[in-house]
Order: sequence, then C-alpha cells, then structure tokens
Amino acid sequence: MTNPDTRGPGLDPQQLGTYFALMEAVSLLQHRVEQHLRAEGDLSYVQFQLLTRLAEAPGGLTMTELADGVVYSRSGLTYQAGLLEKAGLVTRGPSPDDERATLVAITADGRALVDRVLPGHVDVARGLLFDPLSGDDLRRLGDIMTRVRDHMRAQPPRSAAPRTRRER
Amino acid sequence: MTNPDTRGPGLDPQQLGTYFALMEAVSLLQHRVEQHLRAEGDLSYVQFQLLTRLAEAPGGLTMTELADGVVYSRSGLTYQAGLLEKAGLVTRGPSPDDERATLVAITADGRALVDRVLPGHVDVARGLLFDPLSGDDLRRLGDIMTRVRDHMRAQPPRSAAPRTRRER
DNA sequence: TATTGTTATACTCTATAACTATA
DNA sequence: TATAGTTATAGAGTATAACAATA
Repeated sequence: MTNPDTRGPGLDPQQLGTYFALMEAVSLLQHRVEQHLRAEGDLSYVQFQLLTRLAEAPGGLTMTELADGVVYSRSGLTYQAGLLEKAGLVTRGPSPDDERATLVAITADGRALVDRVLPGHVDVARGLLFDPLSGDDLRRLGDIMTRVRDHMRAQPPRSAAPRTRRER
Repeated sequence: MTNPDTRGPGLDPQQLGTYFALMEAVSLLQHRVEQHLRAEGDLSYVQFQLLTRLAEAPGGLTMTELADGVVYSRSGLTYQAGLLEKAGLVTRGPSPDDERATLVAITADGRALVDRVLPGHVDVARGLLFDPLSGDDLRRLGDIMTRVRDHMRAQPPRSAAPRTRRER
C-alpha cells in the first residue's frame, strides 16, 4: 500500500519531498519558458540553449563541443543544427584544425534573436522562480544548484561502455 | 555582442546564473531518472508521475484531476492513460458522480511496479542531487522549492482565455 | 451552453544503426 | 582502429481540432 514504514531505508521523506517539489517546479517552469520561446522566437528550449552557448563562443564550436552537456545523441544535434542553419541562425563549416570536425557559429541574425528573446525569457523565469524568493534565498539557491550542477557534470554518464545492452 | 552592460534592466547576473544552473542540473537529473525508469520499469517519467499520483488517491481520479499539474493536453493524457491501461497498470471506468467523467484507478500491478521502481529511482536522485548537499542545504532547498512550487501552482496558466491565437 | 473525454491527425523530437571520411 | 559527423528510419510524445455525450 506504499506505506512509508514498510519501505526500505534510503527513502528519507524529506529528501523525497524536496526532490518532488524540485521536479514539479522545474517542469512547470520549463513548460512556461518553452511557450514563451516558441511564441516569441519560434525556438525550443534546446535550440535556445544551443544559440546562447554559441553566442559565448567567439570562434564557434565543433558539433561535439556543442553537444556536450546538452546530453542527447549525435544525430539529435545534427537535426537541431540543421534546423538552426535552415533558419539562418547558425552556419556550419569545416574546421581548419580537424578535417573531420564541423564548426558551428552563430550568425548576426542568431545573435539578434537571442538578444530579442532573452529579456522576456528572464522575465518569465523571474515571475515564476524568483518572485517568492528573498535575496538570501536566491544566493543560497544559486550556491546549491551550482554545486549540484558541477557534481552532475562530473558524474560519469552512468555507463561509459554498456555497448548495446544484452537482450536476454 | 550580448554585452551584459548593454542589456536592459531585469537581467540580474546572479539570477541568470542561478536560473541556468537550476535548469541544467534538473535537465541532467531528468535524463538520468528517465533512463532508470525506462530500464527498470519501462516507464516514462510522466507515466511514473501519473502512477504515483494515483497510488495516493484511494478512490481513483478523474482524467481532469489526474491531468491537473501535469500540464499537458487532454489528448496527451488520454494517450498516456491508454498506454498504462494496456499495460495493466491502471483501470478506467465511468464515474458514479458524473456520467461524463472517467475514473482512473491504479491496479495491484501498478502499485507493485511503483514499489519496485521507487527505491532505485530515489537512489539515482540521491546520488546526483543530494550527494553534494549538507543537511542544512537539503532543508533549505526543500523549503525554497516548496515555496516556488506553490507559487507556480497558484499562477494563472498565463492565459486563461487565449482561445486560438489570432494568426495575423 | 459548458464541460468531460476520445479520436484522428500532423508534427516535433529523440535514438539506433549503418555509413563516410579523416586521424 | 578510433573519432566526427551525417543519414535513414522508426518510435514516443504532444498538440489541435472535430466530435460525442452528459451537466
């Protein structure tokens, strides 16, 4: 009957509550932010992430560098980069350093779009996330989430070698 | 050139950093958690959410109640409920109170699956989220995110009446 | 008339595997 | 042989609109 008392250890109710509150809050935030980006710039959040990352990389990034941390598959990035290129927001070209690599760079239009969309984007985040927080809450949350993010980045992808999982 | 000094107000660098750290950390967390749920119980996170919600609703929930907070469209819920029903994890039947409503209830198999998957699920969350946090961090994060979630729940869906957005 | 839910459908996104080319 | 990237393709998920039934 999903009675907390009958479950094993490792299910600290406080951790569970914190975890669920975090996941629900961020899900709501993501949804609103996606709606805003789609309405304002016809962008998904992933595309927005790629553009902002490229906006801070003067010389452009290779596909591998660009994918890093955005988590998903190579082909997924190729797909997204293709969309951004078609929209004129990025360019793709061969890398001088490594003939295998593709260098992706943001265009002036891409920068303009980021600059146009970012203020409203942050307004949405502020209205939902920062409104109910004090200055001290904000500092603490920033400190906590920065540590958590760095910890997660350092975690091995859970399976650096599980090659096609055995089917039986 | 996306120079912070040339952007309007409302773009507090500390807020921005906190926001991005939060979004990236939770994205990574979601990804890992989805992988675990898929491998362990052949469930998406949304399906897991629906099941856990139903596990705490003795008499079952109507589709509308079940959808509430999970944000997405009616048809999306019908789709997911159909999958869960096909898998034998929930049942759907008419409501005695309102002939229009569908009552969704979790089955014994559904409960068993939740109970089987939850410990590992929390293990993943603990390894990624709670590991780098002190007890005090945890309390504070729980307090903050609970307030934020409640604030977000209270926010009007941004447009309680925007009926098909005018196309031009 | 408004609300509950389903269906049909189109579309976006993601992932796997096979493939090409360079290191 | 390993790495960078693309392509083909299949599958999951989501949203919109039209619809049926009940309040």
